[in-house]
Amino acid sequence: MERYDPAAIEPRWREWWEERHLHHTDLSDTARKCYALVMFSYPSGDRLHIGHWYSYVPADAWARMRRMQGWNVFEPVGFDAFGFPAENYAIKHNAHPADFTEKNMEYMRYQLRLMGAMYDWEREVVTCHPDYYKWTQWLFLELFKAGLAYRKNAPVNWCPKDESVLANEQVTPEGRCERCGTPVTKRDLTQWFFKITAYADRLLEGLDRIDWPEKTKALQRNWIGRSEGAEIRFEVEGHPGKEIEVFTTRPDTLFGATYLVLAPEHPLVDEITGAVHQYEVDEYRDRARRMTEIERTSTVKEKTGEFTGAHALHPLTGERVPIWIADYVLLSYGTGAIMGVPAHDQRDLDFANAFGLPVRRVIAQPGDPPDAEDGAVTLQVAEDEDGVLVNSGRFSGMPAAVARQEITHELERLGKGRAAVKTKMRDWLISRQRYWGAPIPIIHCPRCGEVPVPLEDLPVRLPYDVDFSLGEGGLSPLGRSESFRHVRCPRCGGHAERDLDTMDTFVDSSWYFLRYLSAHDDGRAFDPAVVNAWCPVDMYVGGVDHATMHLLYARFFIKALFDLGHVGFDEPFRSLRHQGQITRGGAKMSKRWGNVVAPEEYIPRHGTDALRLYLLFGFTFEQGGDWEDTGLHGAFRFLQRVWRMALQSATPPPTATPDGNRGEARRALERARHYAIAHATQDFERFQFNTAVSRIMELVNAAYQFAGGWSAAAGAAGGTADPADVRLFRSVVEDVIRLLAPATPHLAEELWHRLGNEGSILDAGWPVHDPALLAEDEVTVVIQVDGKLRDEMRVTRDLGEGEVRQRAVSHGRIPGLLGNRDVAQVVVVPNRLVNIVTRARG
RNA sequence: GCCGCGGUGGCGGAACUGGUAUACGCACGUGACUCAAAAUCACGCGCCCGCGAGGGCUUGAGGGUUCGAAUCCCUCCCGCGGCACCA
Repeated sequence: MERYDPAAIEPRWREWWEERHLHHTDLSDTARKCYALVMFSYPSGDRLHIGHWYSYVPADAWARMRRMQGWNVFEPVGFDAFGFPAENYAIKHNAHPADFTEKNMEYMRYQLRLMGAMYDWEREVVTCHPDYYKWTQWLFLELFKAGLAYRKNAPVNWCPKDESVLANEQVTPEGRCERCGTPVTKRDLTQWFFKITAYADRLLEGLDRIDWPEKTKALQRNWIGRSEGAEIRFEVEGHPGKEIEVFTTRPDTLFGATYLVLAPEHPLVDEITGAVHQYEVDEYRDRARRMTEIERTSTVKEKTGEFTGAHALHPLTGERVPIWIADYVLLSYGTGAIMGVPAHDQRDLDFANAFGLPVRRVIAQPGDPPDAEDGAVTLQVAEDEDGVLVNSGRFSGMPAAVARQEITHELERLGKGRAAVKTKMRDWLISRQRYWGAPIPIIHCPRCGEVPVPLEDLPVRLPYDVDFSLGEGGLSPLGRSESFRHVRCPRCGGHAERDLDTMDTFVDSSWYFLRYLSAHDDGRAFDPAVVNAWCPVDMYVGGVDHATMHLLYARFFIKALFDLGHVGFDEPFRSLRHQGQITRGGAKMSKRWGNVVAPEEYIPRHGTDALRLYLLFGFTFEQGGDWEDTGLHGAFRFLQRVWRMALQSATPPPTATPDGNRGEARRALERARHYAIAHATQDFERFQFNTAVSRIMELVNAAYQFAGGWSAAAGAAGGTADPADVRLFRSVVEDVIRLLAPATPHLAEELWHRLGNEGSILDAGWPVHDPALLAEDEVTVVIQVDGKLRDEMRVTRDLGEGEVRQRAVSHGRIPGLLGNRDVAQVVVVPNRLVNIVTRARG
């Protein structure tokens, strides 16, 4: 029999598909549309490895199943070609990013084709091409005109060794530069921001409407970090009209505030600091400024601080409270000032204990002994749970939750505060002082200010011939190009300068899934009619590492475009799935460790299909795991088995005598077939590819067993076979091939044609199971209660003992056979009898 | 510290809504075929005791609910990921 030789058949089918434009989607047919999207790759110099395949292959398998089910599937692909990785690679290798990006994409296209995915290459999108970034720039201007893009001076991450600003995402969780490991400091620069904070509430609310992993939603909620509370104003003693505004989530503890703390950089510090304290305060502020992020935010650090000499007046009691500065208060959150409530906040307690400030309990638990008259207590552990107010004037006795409202109302009445909501999330800083990105389409005119580049002048092209090396202290490389820099103001015609920064690469990737749908439209970013018909994306597959970056930004972008009337939906991705990570030798794959699994190495011998099958079968999709060559061999062996089985069914022995003993065998195979179809389908839909494949393997095993019996029977009958056996075997083989088609498209296509079928297997339809057949094989089970025959029920023959037991008990309850007695014990004789032993209730 | 996810054979991993724990595969063992090997096919394979029939134990640990728990509840331990002085 001819051997299974993937190298001989796979390239042929890929050509066949391409010649027929089989994967080119007709976007005008939207009746059963299905938009299947994967996160596109960076052509940053590294080739695609098995980790990339691990997200692309399952996404493609899912899309293929959908296509076979009759959906009009759109599965595009492209490249996220701008960004730091490519630029850094270019600097290191003394190459131009525009040149080697093209070369890398060329190789990656070859790799992606090798995978045999259903990509619609005719709609490829490359973010660094002017016909793409022209529209990125247009979208920037739309946000600018809507007031959602603005410029302000802000502290940004700065790496002293690289003399360069860094994106937030290029700072490690330890606060170090991702590339050189140097601790990152802050630097003030004027930057462009997108007003993502204006969408905080809607970004939270939208999470309830989308089919995303709970983990990812939790990450976004956590990142947005919404807290409700109150802003409270304290008058500064001796400075009439000067007030310090603090933010707290616990206005109910207001009577326990025994001091205030300002962030060291707080603008009021200079104005209120007393002369006697000026030297120490300045000293402290200098120290705080010089500290790195790591030191500053270390939670193990002892509390430090400095008294300003000033006092504030408690808004409700008029009591004098000292004003301190301390670096545990951050200027960037809330109002940059807090009220210290040491009894009910651990950080405040640590601070109070370090500096001998009073601790006053204002929340008590029922049963607590009464405190001293003014609530003074000595604590090591703050009491931060809710309780009942004490030592709080007329609010004493109120539950904390009620007091939060009441005290806030009282402050509002007095004009001393109001309810407020704060988020941890900051506005999205999109300027980059780097070369390899989309230029920001703004012209700075000495007379007219920030002037948008007119649409007819877009794109603002990135000049090729620019020195983009680092080393000038964070000055934008585009500033070195005189011809780029100098420009006439579109408004007044006078001399003006272009904005010299480029956009964060995450701006490019916030809308690429819209451009796929209008990839060649020169007149607009996208066609709203097409986009509204095809979006939101039905299934989005990619790494969880983008949870609080790309996935948040894209959601913001779509909400903004919705508000501006450009799109008719406000969530971009209806369903989202994350792949796990494939490791090798227990370690993350990296060139440095030399443990990268390159698909090209395995394909000549085992084929793309075996590789695809192994990735689907060998791991739990969201979990990933360690690569093992033996697993790939196993997948390959299974495909050989399928191959032999299919060829055998294509050349059956002569049929003659019907064999009366084969009925039960056929029934069993028929049940196995419908069981496999039902479960494989459901598992594919749920991204449970490993179990989907195992169901198919079971069916193959059952078919083999069946064929074994048939061969023996044929032998006994003198070399002929029962025609019903031959027909059934053949049709089961066809179902196996169809079920395997999402996983192993080339093999499926080959076998499909060898069995004499025309056209692509993609159009062959997806097998459908017959629930009646699975349920038909029923037996009667007798139900006894305390040994007396009471009823009967019908169950399927293959039901397990436990299931029979459960059904008997619920069956007994529903007609009230058990009266008001409890079940004490259930004895089951499988498929025959169930005896329920009861006992008096209670 | 907080949030999320996880802990099941030698290994990857199954188990729907609480109902035969260990599906499917890998590795391993035995046998068939072969001069031999590979490949293939058949059978076995959680752990412990037992020649055997058989018995006992088992889903990180300990408790609880239930006729019945890998699954639900409580208290811990360990691993991974995220956030982290966010008031």
